[in-house]
Amino acid sequence: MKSSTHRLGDLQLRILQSLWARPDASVADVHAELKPERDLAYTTIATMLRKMEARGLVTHREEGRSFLYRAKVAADEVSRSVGNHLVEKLFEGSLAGAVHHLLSTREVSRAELDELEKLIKEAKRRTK
Amino acid sequence: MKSSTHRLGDLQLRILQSLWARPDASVADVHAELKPERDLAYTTIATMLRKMEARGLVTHREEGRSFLYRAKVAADEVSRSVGNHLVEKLFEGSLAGAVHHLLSTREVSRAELDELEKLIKEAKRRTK
DNA sequence: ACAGAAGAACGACCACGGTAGTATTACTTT
DNA sequence: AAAGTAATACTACCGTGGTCGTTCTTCTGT
Repeated sequence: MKSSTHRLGDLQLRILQSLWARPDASVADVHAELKPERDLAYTTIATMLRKMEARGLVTHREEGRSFLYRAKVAADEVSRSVGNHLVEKLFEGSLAGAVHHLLSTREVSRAELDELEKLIKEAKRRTK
Repeated sequence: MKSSTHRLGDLQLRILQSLWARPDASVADVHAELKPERDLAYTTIATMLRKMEARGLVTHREEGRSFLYRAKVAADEVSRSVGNHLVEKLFEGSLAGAVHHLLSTREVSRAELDELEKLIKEAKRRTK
């Protein structure tokens, strides 16, 4: 059911993140959470959620007179889809190329480097 | 002037890649190169290039009766922009999180792992 | 000289992300 | 009962990626 989960807008992604953090969320919940960062109208969130439901990204159930939305796509499903799409389209499938670029253009802390090294070692052990 | 180079459509990115591979390219050149993978009309490429020029992604100069287009944004500039945007939006800025996801969901060859390890070591030496 | 090819210009559409105002409905408070 | 409040539904609008068809111009081969 991929429903083409790569290519999500920033707002859609942000809303999904908000939904992933809880079992259920009303429009008001999401709106309240996003309020500080993006001062959007209540109806903007509501409309977006409706559109996202039409695309199969979320579902809702009725609870009294309000809707409780729930993400229908998993966080790692989206991460994988978007990540793979990026590596594929931008680095011709070369993961090393992608990581290389990320390393060379971002500030990476010592701790992060250590963690990365551990990840590589682990992956190696698994493929051994 | 970054001109917000993240968020590029697939076709735009593909066209840019075609332009990066040569100093100059006519519409016909790009169209011919993309023909096998995406069978688009000549005018589609031409229109897209014109739109991309309006957005500052490419430039053109006249050569006889045809236009020769040239990418105005560098490949690594786009990679960096898109990559950073991804890590930021999808992994809350955690590079390790991003790489972890890529590692765990893609087939990664031994050779690639070796290369990654080398990259990490090099980065460490640089931050030392 | 004329027909045809090549190429740019323009306009038209559709899909969709994002944004929001207005209308409607239903529930609560005084 | 009237007024206020909270929630969804509907419609509309803009920007932009993507896709072409049509028209206009200009060069070229016979």
